[in-house]
Amino acid sequence: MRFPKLFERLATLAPLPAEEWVKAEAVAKEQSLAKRELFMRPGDAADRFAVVLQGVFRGVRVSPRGGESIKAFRAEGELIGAYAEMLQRLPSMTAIEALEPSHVLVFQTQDFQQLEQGHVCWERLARRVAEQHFVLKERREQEFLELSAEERLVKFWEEHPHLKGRIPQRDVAAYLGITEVALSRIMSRRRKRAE
Amino acid sequence: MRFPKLFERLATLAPLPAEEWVKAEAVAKEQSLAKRELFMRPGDAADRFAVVLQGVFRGVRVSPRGGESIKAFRAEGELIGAYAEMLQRLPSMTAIEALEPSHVLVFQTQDFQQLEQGHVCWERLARRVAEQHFVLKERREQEFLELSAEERLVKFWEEHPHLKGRIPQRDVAAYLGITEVALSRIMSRRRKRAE
DNA sequence: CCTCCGCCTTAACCCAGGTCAAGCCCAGGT
DNA sequence: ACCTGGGCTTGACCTGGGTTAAGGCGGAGG
Repeated sequence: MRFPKLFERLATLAPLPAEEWVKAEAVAKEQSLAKRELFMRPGDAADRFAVVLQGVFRGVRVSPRGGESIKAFRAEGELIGAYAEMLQRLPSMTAIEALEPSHVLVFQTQDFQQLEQGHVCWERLARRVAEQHFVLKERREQEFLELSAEERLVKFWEEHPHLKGRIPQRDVAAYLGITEVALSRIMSRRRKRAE
Repeated sequence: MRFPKLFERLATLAPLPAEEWVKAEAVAKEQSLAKRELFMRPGDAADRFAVVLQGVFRGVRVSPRGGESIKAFRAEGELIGAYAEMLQRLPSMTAIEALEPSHVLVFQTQDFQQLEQGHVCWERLARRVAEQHFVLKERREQEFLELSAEERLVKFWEEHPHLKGRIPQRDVAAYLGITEVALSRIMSRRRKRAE
């Protein structure tokens, strides 16, 4: 087994026999990405995903009107990929970019479907993953519905302390749905209030 | 089989043997709700869900600061329940209220888990449901990130034409994340622009 | 060493949407 | 027919965040 820590992490989501994980490792490929390099670009087929072994990524959606907004950041142990597009069998509308020199473990969805044929554990795992992603998105929805930009900022750092210092401010702003300028103002306002 | 149309609908999501559906019908209970009656209230255990047979519901979250925001509307053929809370085994933080005299088919999650033990089809169906809910939430997230309230309004009616006339304006506003006043202004602005 | 560039801040101005308050319309109840 | 109350609109005023544009600052390359 090449990635025992990853195996343990997945096994907490759903019962996962070690043999099955070994099969999965066999079809996965490691990939290294330089800072700023894209794991996926808009227009690509959404036919693969990866687990982050090392590094941080941002999922960027470039809107028709030019602006970029950020759907999520992903660090060690988390999944990257155009998940919604994969589920809908659409080409990716998302760019996934390394914010640091990174290292990931890539799966083709096709290979993953093979694994599903072989053992029910994968079906269950996929379910858990979908459910967890749902919970995260619903939490975010809630934040947009009832919190101000400032409150969202505070929550962001509470929930993602491990990203401190690893992502540029402008990306935090794009994640919160505001501009870099507004974020800067909010921070200076808080600084003043704090003294 | 008591609900053949529902069976057909579910069968489009994942292969579902008719016998399994009959078993499910056996553990489900029909329930009628008056207008304004709650299917679930905040604090309730999130241990059941239902399919809407007739009527419309709104999922309301009452925030600590008193305001209510609306997570979703659900009409015929759709699921109601405190899904995120159920997945996290938390008590419901959501009120689910009938906006019309309604009729639903209720399942206890416990009974559903029994069904899952009996046949893999339910696992697969649960996965599809989770995935579809995820896609919907992500779409909504996108709308908050890149659209104005007015654009969100237009999209809302494009995506939910069947709700026309069945839900009060203030609820549409609470769904869009704005006040009833702002919604009214937006609508009058569009009316003027249209002549 | 200086310059350039990427990232952040600050300031001036504008506008969407929030808040508060008054008023309208209409359906239901007496 | 009259009240009443719920749901919607409108107006006046305020505020958070957008836009534009001008610096500031620190690190990489000449």
